[in-house]
Amino acid sequence: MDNNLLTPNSNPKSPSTTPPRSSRYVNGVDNKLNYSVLLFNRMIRMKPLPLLIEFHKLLGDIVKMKRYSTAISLINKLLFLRISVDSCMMNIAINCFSHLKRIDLGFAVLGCIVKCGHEPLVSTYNTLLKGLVLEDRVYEAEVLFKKLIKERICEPNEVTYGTVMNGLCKGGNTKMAVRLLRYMERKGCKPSKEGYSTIIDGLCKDRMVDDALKLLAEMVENRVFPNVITYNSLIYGLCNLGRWEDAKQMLREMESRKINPDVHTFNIFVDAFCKEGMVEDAESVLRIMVEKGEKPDVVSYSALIDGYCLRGQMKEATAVFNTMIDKNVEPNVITFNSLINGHCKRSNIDEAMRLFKEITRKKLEPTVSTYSTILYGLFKVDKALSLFRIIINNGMHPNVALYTVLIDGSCKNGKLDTAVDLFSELNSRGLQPNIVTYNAMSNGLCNEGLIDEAKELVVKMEKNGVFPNSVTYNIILQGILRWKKPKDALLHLKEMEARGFSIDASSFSLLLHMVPAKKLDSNFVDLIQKLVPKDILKCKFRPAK
DNA sequence: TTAGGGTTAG
Repeated sequence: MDNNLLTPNSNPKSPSTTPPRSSRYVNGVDNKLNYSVLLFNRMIRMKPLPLLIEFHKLLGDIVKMKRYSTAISLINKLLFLRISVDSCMMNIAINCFSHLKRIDLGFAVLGCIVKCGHEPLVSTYNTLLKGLVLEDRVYEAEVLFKKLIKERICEPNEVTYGTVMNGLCKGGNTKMAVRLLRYMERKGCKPSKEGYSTIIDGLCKDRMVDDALKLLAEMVENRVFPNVITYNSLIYGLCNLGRWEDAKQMLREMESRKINPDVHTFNIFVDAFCKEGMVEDAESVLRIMVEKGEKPDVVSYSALIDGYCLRGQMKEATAVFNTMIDKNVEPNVITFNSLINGHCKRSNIDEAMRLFKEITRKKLEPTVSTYSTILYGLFKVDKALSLFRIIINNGMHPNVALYTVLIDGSCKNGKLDTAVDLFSELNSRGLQPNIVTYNAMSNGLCNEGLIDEAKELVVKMEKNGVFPNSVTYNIILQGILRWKKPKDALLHLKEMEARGFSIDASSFSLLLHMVPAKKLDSNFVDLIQKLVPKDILKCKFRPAK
């Protein structure tokens, strides 16, 4: 194949055999990687050359270590040496590009495969579909999938269906994923445990755990057996609904099927307990985990730290942080975000700032969450805007997200004027406010009773091509409920119905508090029933037995 | 076990 195939040069961090990490991190994976690369270099010098399958195995190992750039550079080497490369090797390359979020280069490889007169395999398309899903380009994945079927390019297999179903679930369209599952069954393609698990996971994330449990029963009936991943999704869904007994029942079911819980299983419990404020229970799970021979990882410790931070117990949170360092578990940016959040909530800005600097010192990337947490913290001591000005003076170009945090923070701290100034400043910098920015601004206006101004802003945003979403409508609804007459709320609810938006939990609770019962005529009740999602009604009005 | 699909944390 063409030896220029995999020399894109478009990846500025050019593929190298050394991982892009500092030398402090020399660990088992790096040693293994160095050994693999050494072996590879020996293999290409052997005469006769080892079978291609040996190269596949070696590259497969490197992919498992997630060193995608290294794998690509090694395939490049083969091409450069004119060692013939097959479709399987090209699939490995496409897979690596997918993980590097460069599916465009993956498609370039497909082009080369075709140009060289090779037939792309169904697995090639599966890998490309996965790449699109990984980049959140689910719609394009759907288009490609339909094209494969319509133009009979290849016969989709259970992996193809599984990949597309996963994309649909990730894109929030679990219903469509279920329909695809039924479609593949009709076509005589038996779903695998991965396929069922994908849908079960989607249903659990949508809080439709009972449907997920039905699907579990169905897969077993079809003699497809769940594994630890299937159960992890179900346990997550059940814990998320506070159905602890059912979650425990799942553990018992796993035991009877001889499926061992893994580090994920324990982490789901640790996290769920922490979110409920039951940090002591989470600590017990951690102990059980160790007893069972599973090593707590960065997720386990971070969840625990977050639990303590949420309760304002910074001493305990710091103790857990020190434990993880002692155990050689590297904290990540999420760990730091929790600690920063905890310190900000307790107005310990100096400590929050110290940790913020620690993130960059550790060569980690702060996330939008990091910035917003720090800025919200700084709002309390009135330092946010001055920090923002320092950031700009240092030559950093602020983006819309940063402005949005400041606008939201200003509004929530009673500084509507500052928010309005910042909002106009966006324009002068050539930045376009997005839906989140508009919503933050509308919320600020509504909180000050400026409902009509908020409505005008909605008209303006639509003119600018940013369309109000369910959050916008709920913000305005809450404003009306607080400041206007029930009659106005009724009109607004009718508009929400016409636009297909529903009432969220906090608006609903406000609605019940603000509208006197006698005003709740049948018009109101009908609308509310239509607009409130069923799970909210269920939890608020569980009928007495 | 020669490539390709599914799970957890702010």
